[in-house]
Amino acid sequence: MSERTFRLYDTMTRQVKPIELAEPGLLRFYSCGPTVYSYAHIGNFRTFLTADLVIRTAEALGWTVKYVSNITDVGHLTQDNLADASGEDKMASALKSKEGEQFNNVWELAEFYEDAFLEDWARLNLREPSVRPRATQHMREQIVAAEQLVKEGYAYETPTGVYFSVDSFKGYGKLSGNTQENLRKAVREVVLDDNKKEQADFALWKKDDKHLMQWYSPFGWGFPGWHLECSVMARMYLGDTLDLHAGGEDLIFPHHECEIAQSEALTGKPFSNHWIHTRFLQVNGEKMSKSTGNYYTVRSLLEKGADPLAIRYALISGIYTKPLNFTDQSLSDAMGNLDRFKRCDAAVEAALENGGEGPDVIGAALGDLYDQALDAMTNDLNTSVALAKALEGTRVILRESESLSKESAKSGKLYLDRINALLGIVRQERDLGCDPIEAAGPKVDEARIQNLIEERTAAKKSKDFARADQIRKDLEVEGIELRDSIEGTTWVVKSAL
RNA sequence: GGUGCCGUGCCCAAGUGGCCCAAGGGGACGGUCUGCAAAACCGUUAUUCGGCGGUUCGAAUCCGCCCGGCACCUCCA
Repeated sequence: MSERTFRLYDTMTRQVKPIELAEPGLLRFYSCGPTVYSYAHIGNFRTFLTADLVIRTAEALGWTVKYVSNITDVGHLTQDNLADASGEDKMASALKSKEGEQFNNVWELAEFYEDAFLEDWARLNLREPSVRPRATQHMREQIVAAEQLVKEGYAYETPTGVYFSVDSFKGYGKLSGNTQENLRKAVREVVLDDNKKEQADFALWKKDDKHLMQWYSPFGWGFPGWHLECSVMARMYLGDTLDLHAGGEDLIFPHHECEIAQSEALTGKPFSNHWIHTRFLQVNGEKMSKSTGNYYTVRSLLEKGADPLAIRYALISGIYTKPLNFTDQSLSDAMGNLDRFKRCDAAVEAALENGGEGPDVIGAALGDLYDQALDAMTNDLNTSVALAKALEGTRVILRESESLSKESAKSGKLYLDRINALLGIVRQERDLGCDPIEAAGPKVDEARIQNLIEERTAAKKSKDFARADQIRKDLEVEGIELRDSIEGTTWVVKSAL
């Protein structure tokens, strides 16, 4: 392995800089996971894919990764800025909605959407975290943390909860630029909560003995604030200082700013040495939202006929530090490119079985291309270049695919395996553990198509090309495409995408 | 008011001081193959990087101004 460094844009210092490991060869990495109050959408997954690519790149460099990604199943408020009367827990709010009617209680709802989330996670070929902690399973630690912050003067109790005093932590605002001073200047209507000393103070604990999920604490019945879980779980599994912390751009403020305040107040040490944030995914140039109907989930795209790896491909085709526009075009492009990798894979497998004698004529070129792809990934996850290099490799293989020697096939396999380990776009790496979602495509009568193909073959033999072409045309109207080759005629269902 | 991002061929999108007369994908066009197609493979497709100035031996890349688009600032990945 060469002397590669892994460089990423750091939100805190606003520059691209190498990841520095506290312990050589070990990356301690925390990535904020979803709140499981509904199906995750593909924008959520763009962020999780960024984390996935970090891990794959780190592993390609020979690092071990300790990767923690949480699931938020309590405490994430719909209106954290409002007084307790209006701010509602997202989980409770979801249960009251129309989709929530099918669940008996909020625990069932959380479990349902968590399961759905994990299925989509596997479908998109995301690496499993070393630990996937849940907020509800770390209640004691959160309460202890809140107590300690009060004891040390960083937080105070009110009739409605326990709040972190941002004035007590001098670093508040260092990640986002939203210092107390800047926040006061913001031209925005803020609802005042008289219970808090400063408007920017945020909840560590909400007192609420009516809440659907509640625990007993020294402050009484209630539930923890959203930010606290990440501070507590990151510290528990990864130690006081992380090498890298990731999330979506919206988490810069307030979530990560608040995590920093809590964690650094507790430990007196830097919370994370590096911060990365994935820009938002847009759909047809617009922000994704339920109301405008441009809201895609993994399963909704699968129903339209997308291959999960094509969704993955489309979502990583742009660099994470820039907004990415997801369109039908980008998805169908991804389908086409994915197909090239799959054809390569099939050609290589076939040649490993039946390939002839002969020298390896592609190994050197493929080796260079892999190195260039890895270089691109270590350069702030430049997926555009990495995918370009990966695709050039498919051209090298497909050019030879008719006459691939066994030796060339070995190099081809090595290349595809390494590209797949790095980018995850050649083949699924593990059993999904869930049923595939089939596209709602046209019903096909295979026997009938086979009969028509035979009729057409006979017509071609007797030079009745008019009849042969008519059969081909009719099937095309039905969405069936015929492909002639030396071995005979095959057919495929044309994708709707 | 604060914090950031972007404007590159018909479309998407890399490149951020010389290796760039600018990757890769789509599209279009030409070729191979084919009875003809489709698929596949091969090739062609920006002397130019929003505009105007400046710095430099050298700029898409740095600086200034201008034009245009976008995100976040306590719902959000």
